[in-house]
Amino acid sequence: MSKSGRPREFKDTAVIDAAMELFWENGYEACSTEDLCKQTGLGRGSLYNAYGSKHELYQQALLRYHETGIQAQIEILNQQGPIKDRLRALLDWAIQEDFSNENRRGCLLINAAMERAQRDPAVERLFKRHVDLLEQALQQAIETGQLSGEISRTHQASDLAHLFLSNYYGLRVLNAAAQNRERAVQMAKATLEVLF
Amino acid sequence: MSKSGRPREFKDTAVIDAAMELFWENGYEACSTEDLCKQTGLGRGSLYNAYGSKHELYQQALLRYHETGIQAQIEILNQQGPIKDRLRALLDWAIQEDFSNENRRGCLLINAAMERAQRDPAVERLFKRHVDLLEQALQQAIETGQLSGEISRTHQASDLAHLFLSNYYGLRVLNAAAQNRERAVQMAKATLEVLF
DNA sequence: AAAAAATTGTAATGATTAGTACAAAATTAG
DNA sequence: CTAATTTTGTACTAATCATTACAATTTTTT
Repeated sequence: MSKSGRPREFKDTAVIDAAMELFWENGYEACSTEDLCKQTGLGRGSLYNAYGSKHELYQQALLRYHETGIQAQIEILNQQGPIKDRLRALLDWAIQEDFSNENRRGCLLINAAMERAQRDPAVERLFKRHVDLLEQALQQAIETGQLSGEISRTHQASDLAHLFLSNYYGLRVLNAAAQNRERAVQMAKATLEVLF
Repeated sequence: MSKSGRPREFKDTAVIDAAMELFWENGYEACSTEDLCKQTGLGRGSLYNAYGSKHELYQQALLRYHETGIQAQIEILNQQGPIKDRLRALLDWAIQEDFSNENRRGCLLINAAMERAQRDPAVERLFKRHVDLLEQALQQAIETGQLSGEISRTHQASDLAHLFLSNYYGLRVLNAAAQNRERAVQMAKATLEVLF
């Protein structure tokens, strides 16, 4: 039994995806609600009726980005095959993602944290959770690699995970701010050669 | 022979420093001109008479930050003593800087690039120059270390410089966005232990 | 002493913005 | 069919903001 009243003329997922794209390209403050209406195809009435506020829509877009992103990254780390190949695949995925669209810049969640973590506790919480989850997955993958002998036990897995993580975020921030894909590729190569 | 007319009641450097502090704490968009007047002590008339626009003041503040920052970093890399100690000192300096004031978050120039490089060619240019200068100084220091035997020649100096650089920016971005000083210290330690 | 030059504080301006009000439209329930 | 319910588009509101206008003030120049 569906709800009474006039039915919505849009798909929730499509609206959130469209909003996500716009927030990705412009950040939170630089997106006006009018821009959001244009991009999503909704009128103001529909947008506010459905989401209540620009901020609420932003949070939903960020949450979706986080969920699909962390899932993709963890899947890559849990693939079959040599651990080093998986770590390489993760770096390649990040570069692909960060340069996937010339209007986007880098990773939406990093951009959001840089713009808003200071002022927006929900953004801060989400970013920290994302980083923690990625760090855990990295450490686990590296530990597995050490047990199987694929990765040297010279260094603690937690140190290697820390190191990979800061490398990974440095890479992605430079992708967003300096937009130098060639350097990104060199950095990824150097990371793998030196660390493992 | 000084200029005629009523003399200014402020020191240019003090105003730029005050503005820099505010931009550091809040970013560009989130600083209103009224905030800037309060923080610098100038009235609107004086501020616009002296600097022309908020944007012009921002650029001057960023330029000063860049100049003092790149100088400090290069000085650390050119210190006396073992190269590894200098690299450690650079990481320690960054952590110190990023947590120097609880209202500041991370590095002003990185924050600026993340907020504005997309829209503001001057910011993009300045950030790229800063990164390039730091990368050059790193590579040179590492090459010197390899010649003196302090650093293994297993890897190319350019690879090690790339790696250190992405580590460094990852560290600083996480300092800004996640504000976890303990992890920053661990990351710095891991960087030195694994890379050199 | 008067004119010229520069700075200062205040009040106003025009643009932009997130959010609201509300009536028209489209659907379901009875 | 009628009432109830929900969505939709449009016009409006109230706040914020960067910038400008301008008169009063303080200095130098002649």
